[in-house]
Amino acid sequence: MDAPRTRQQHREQVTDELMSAARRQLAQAGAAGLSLRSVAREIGMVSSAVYRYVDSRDDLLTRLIIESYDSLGAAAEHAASEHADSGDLDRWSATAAAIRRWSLDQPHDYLLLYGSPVPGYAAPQDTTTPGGRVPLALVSIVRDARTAGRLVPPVEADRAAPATLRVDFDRLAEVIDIEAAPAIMLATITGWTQMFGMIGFELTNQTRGVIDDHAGLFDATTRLTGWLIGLR
Amino acid sequence: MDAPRTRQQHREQVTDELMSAARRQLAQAGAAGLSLRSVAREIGMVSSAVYRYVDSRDDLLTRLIIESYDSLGAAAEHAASEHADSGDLDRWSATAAAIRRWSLDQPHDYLLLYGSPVPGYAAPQDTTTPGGRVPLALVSIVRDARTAGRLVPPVEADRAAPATLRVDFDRLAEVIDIEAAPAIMLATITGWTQMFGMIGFELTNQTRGVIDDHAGLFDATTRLTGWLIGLR
DNA sequence: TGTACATCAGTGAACGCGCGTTCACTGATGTAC
DNA sequence: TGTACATCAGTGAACGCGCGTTCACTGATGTAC
Repeated sequence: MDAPRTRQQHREQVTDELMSAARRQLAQAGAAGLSLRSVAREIGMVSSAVYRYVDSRDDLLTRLIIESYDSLGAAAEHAASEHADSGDLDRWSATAAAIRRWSLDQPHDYLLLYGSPVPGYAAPQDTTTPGGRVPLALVSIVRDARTAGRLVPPVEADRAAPATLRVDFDRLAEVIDIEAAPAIMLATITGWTQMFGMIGFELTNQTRGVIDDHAGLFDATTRLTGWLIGLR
Repeated sequence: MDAPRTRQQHREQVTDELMSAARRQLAQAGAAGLSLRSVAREIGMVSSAVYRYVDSRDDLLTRLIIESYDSLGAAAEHAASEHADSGDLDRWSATAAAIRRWSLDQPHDYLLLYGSPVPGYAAPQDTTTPGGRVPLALVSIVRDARTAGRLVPPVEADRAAPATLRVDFDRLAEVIDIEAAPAIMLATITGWTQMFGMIGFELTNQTRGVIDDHAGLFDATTRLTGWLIGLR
């Protein structure tokens, strides 16, 4: 609680307060309702003062997005590395569970990243890298299993994958540094998207009145997709 | 282009114009940016006049949501019935493709239904039934295949499904009128959620720069989940 | 067919609100010599 | 250690905007007799 000494310390502290006030506002009003003025109000500043710390509302949104991607990415990476010695399927399921947990704990942050785009806001390039951390954490599980020779060959061959999709897969394989059969890549993408589809449905109450045991259902579906990838 | 005769005809016509103006606004500004005033402006009315046709902004949103669910539901049902004589897997894939097509054609309508909740708006009960049309259309494909004895038994048994989930599945089985093994229900739910996860990612550009052939990828993943259900 | 009344659609002004952003300013903190 | 100047944080007023909703009103359309 000491008063900060240097200007820089002060600036950092106020910036922190501003960002966490913004995050609280986000949790209450959603991304579309986030306003610089309400953030200023919450930290007891006059509205024009926040412009000392932030270029514009869009700038604030971008920072929130990057912070959130990093926070979720870290959660996924943490889970994946904490279960590095578990069975591959358990590791996949645990990482998925961590992603779901994070999403339920801060639904508005999840919706900021994966929900409707904020009207009038266009995400800049800077969000691409932190946004890739989650899929990369998932891929690392598959990669490790494959490298160790533990990956069960795909049950269903990828007979029907069109040539254009092969091109995408080849390029993707280089980016994520994995030499896997198309069927494995396809199943991994299926698992990745299924996970987020399920979380999104749970958060937006699409399954209202139909499912009670969301945790159980989520785990069962991720284990199914993990199994499909060849994880055991 | 005739002037309408009766008051009722007039009222219906103006209501139609109002709703489609609202839909255009939705496409431009997104659900959070939709305003009664802009809708009034677009149909050349004074802002207070729309209250003759709509109770409030929330009422307008509710109507848009119901209309959209019905439109998407009809598209899914249409595809499923049009491919009733195709192979089950083709039928599943075609229905999924119709859902994706609809979503790409009117992304804001998709986001209205499955994106971030509109701040300050709580969906009333009335949206539940139209919202169920899509999953029911998908379930009907599985049901038909099962009834005809064409459903291949599940590859992966549902060893690990917890008891609470069984309860959900039993109740669900009654609601959707299908007597299927838990593994089939699980795979169907997985396919359903995967589909929407993939569409959501495509619409919000999560796969930007990584995937070009979205149609091909989508079809490959839905065929994979369909196969998992036991459709051939 | 004609008159008297009721219903309805649309107007225009107003209330009270919140928003992003700019700008000239004051006073405190930091820096160079 | 002391002074002169530059930098920075925060203020307060203002601009121009859009929003949802209410209300008393006018004039046209419909209905009962």
